[in-house]
Amino acid sequence: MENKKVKRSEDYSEWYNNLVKNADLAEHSAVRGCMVIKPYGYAIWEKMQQELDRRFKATGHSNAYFPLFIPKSFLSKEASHVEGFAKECAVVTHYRLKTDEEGKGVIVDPEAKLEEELIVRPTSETIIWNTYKNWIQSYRDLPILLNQWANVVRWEMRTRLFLRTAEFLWQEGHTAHATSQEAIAETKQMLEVYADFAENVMAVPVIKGVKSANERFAGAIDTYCIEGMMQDGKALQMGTSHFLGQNFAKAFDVKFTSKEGKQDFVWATSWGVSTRLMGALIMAHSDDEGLVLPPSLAPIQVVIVPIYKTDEQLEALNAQANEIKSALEKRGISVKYDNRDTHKPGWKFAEYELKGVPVRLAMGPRDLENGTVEVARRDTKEKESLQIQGIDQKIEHLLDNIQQNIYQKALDFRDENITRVDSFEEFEKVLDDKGGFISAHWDGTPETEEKIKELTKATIRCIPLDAKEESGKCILTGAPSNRRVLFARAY
RNA sequence: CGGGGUGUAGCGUAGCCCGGUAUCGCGCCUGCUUUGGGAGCAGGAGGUCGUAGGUUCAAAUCCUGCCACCCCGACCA
Repeated sequence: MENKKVKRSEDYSEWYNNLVKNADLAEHSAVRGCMVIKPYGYAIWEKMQQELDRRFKATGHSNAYFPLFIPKSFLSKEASHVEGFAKECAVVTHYRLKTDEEGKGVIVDPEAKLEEELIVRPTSETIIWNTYKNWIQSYRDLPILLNQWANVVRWEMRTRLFLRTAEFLWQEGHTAHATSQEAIAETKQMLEVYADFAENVMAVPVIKGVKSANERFAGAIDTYCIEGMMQDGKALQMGTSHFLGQNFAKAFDVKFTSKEGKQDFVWATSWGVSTRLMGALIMAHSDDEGLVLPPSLAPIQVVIVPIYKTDEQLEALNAQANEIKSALEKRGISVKYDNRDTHKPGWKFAEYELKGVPVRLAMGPRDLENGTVEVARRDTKEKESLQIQGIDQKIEHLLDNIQQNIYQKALDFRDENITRVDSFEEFEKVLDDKGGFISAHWDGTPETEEKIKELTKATIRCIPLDAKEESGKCILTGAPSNRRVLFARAY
């Protein structure tokens, strides 16, 4: 398949779009703004889900499921929440179709109007807190630690595969606590879970921080986030964890009786990551040859390609390859042996590079004679000939090595793209010439942040949790500031 | 939702200004030769030119509406 080849350095957006399609991850659907996630893309998402789900369970959470539809009145119960989402909600107004009397096809039956319209969930805080009200009476009912895997709809004006689609898949955790401290601890704990997942599974280094008021989740007291850096120097929010205070408890009148016999509103958190992480994964590691997947998320970790002329050679190679395959599988490595006769080896090499398979083994008659196999790694494109003896262990180490290397490469890139800046002129220059994160002083006001955004399109990605106390002057207003924040142009 | 652009076979495209029934490459099918980096030769199939109207003897080409996608804004995970 000779697909359109656009280099990453020439047109990053085009490169990304082509990669998503060419690597069989996803494609546009007949529905505006909605995508079809293809089997290979979905397999990667499933691996993400498994890793995340395991971590959620390990921190005491259970999965549950709440409805897709939310009564319109629920959404308006929390003032800033409705303000944040009202503009992008899909609304169900009718429940029946009928045959069009004038022509062919069906029309909405005007007789079948819903008494109260239903909102397709953009997020589930409202329906969940309406439910929690019935579940919580006493401190003995707390905490509630739930997560749900679901789809949500946000009617976006401008969409991009994985990064921003009208419908997307995600998980949303919703917890209820007796105390503020406990809820804050939960919020921070889940931020750590996300950071651990991003760095150790996705191999994408992230900065943990708190959002400024402008960027905060609608309805939250504090929004914590992990921010990643893509290869074009733009930032990507990869996950958020919100301390919701008592906002939703108050909106839905969820009270509990404490040990001391006092009534109080329940404290809440919510936290989520979405299929946007697929976009992060692609944009953080891939190159002009295609995807580069970290072994921990690759649906196929090792592919074996035979090289042969005769049926006898193929038979001998089949035997050897299957032996290697089962030895690798015993170590929990996923292996594909591709001995299709319909494609030549060179074609297969290019194909699996496009798909980001971390390790490729190629074997031909010469290897059989010598007891060797050619091992090629996707991340560095290095090839070497190794003895088949003990190959399973070597591959296992190699996969670990690749995982490390991909992370290190992304980390080096990220660190090279954090620039400290002390004047607005410098700020603009770095933003235009280099991009990346800019660490600068800010006076802490939403007005200044808004002004900087207007002037430069850069936003405050976060106030890093590890930011050191340091007195300085706001780059725009010169007002005093006691710590630096991270600015960037973002997806 | 505003401004600009694009839509022609599975993919990538020429043709459009200047109307006459569609070009090329890849892929696909058949056969033979090939197989250590996207094979070669020969033959073959595949199109209501995004869609709905309009102008015309005649529309991929001109006009209008709609849809989708891309880029730039506004909005957002």
